Amino acid sequence: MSTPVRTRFAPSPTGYLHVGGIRTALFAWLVARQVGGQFILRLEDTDKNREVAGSAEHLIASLKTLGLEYDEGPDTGGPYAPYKQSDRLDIYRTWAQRLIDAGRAYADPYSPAEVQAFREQAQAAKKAFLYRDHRPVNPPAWDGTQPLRFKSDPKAYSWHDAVMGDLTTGPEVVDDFILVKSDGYPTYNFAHIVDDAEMHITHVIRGQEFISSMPNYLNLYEALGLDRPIFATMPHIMNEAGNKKLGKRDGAKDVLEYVRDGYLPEALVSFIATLGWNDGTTQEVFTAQELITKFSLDKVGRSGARFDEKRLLWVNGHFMRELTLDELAKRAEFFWPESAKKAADPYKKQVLSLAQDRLKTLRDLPGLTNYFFAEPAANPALLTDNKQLKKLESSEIDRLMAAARDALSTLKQWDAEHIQTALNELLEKTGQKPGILFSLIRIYTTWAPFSPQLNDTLALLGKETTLKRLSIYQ
RNA sequence: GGCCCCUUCGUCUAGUGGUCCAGGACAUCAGGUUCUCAUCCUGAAGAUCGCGGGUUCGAACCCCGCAGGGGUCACCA
Repeated sequence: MSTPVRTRFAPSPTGYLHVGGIRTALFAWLVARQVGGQFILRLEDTDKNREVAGSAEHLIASLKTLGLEYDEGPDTGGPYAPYKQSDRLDIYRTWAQRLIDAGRAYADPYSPAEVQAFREQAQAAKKAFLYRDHRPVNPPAWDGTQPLRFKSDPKAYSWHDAVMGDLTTGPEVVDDFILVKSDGYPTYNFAHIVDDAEMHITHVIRGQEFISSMPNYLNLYEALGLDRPIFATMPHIMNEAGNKKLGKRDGAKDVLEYVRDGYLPEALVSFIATLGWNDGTTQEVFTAQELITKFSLDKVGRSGARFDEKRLLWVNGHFMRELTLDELAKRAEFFWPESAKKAADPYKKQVLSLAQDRLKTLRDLPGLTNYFFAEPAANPALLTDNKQLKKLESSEIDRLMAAARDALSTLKQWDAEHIQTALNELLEKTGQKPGILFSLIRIYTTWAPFSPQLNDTLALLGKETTLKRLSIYQ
């Protein structure tokens, strides 16, 4: 029996989740889901200075909104609870003691200022700072008020990364890093290894920024007598300019903000997945289900990908068009214009069926549909900016509008098909080009720069409204 | 500066020695779908595969060097 796959997403509650974080979570989720394994959420809240109130809840909301449900986590519990590091301090202390007993950890006797001086020395010598160059010969017993450091055993390493391939480093990068801070909290470097072991995590999927710490982790796995999990290192997602990893400081948006801006979660998921991954075919968009069956870590690229909102917009439009009308109606609920508040659901659904192809995001809804719910304000610029219409005499406009009213008012059956017939007859009767006649009617009934097909628009507007709007003009 | 990683159209990418004078998608432009906008369809333009050496009958693909970019060198994760 092979060990069940268990992956985790382990953010620290220091703010919201942006696309970079979500992608790591998504890939970990996919790796677990595709083999029926477990996906775990673990909160790495060991730095109380950086902690932001409410961000744990925000993180959880983000995962849930995107459909990345986890099997074990701080709010759901599980066999290895608690899933919040600040509640696991005893566990780290136990593991730290093992290291001390084995002579692989010692108290750091230096003050922060002294360590800083060492660091500056190294910097001045244009060398990388290595604490172990200053390793104390007779460190004091650890009383919990000093940092506890790992006594490293520097050596060269080579290891396999499911994404990056075979990686190697020399002994010069292994150092005596801090295991437990003077405030009693463990560092990430220590805590994540302990927790991954305790929680039987099989795949460690994380961002590229950790790759340089790998030799230290490898050294610690050995000191602790632990088997290495499978490592998968994700390249960074770069900002739009392509010169930096995407980060909150450079305006990386909260994923939930995209949802608020009218993006569909499934579009976000597909877009984020294909930022650095594809299945080797020409398929461009994927449902979550397709991702679960097709995803594989070895098809993840090694170079950073830029975040291109234009492409996201297209992916979103694609998923919007795929939605059934009922589903679209559900998603649109909070995006209707004020004027639609009192409209009946069946009517709104009909509006949606006309608007669906034109929606890039749900946010476009008000601008595209307002005139179906409220009397539009006349916008003469629509006439004067139009090359053909601005040349028309007002008497000609009067004539055409009167003819349109006559033709439409006598219509017995008010539906798109009959309206189209009437419109075609009107074309013949008035001898006008559709470019002029139809445009005119469209503008007087909607006062919008664009709208769905004229006959569909009028059909939905209704006979009474159509005739009323055709009567009110200058 | 040391160490590590990366480098194919503007962007996301396919591509693992010959079928690649490099394929798809987004974006752009042009045309079509009896009015607008969008959808949809068709087409155009767009990459000396970072540069320089090698290996080979043959290289985007293998090797070496260089350059550029990114990451890291915290009592942050």
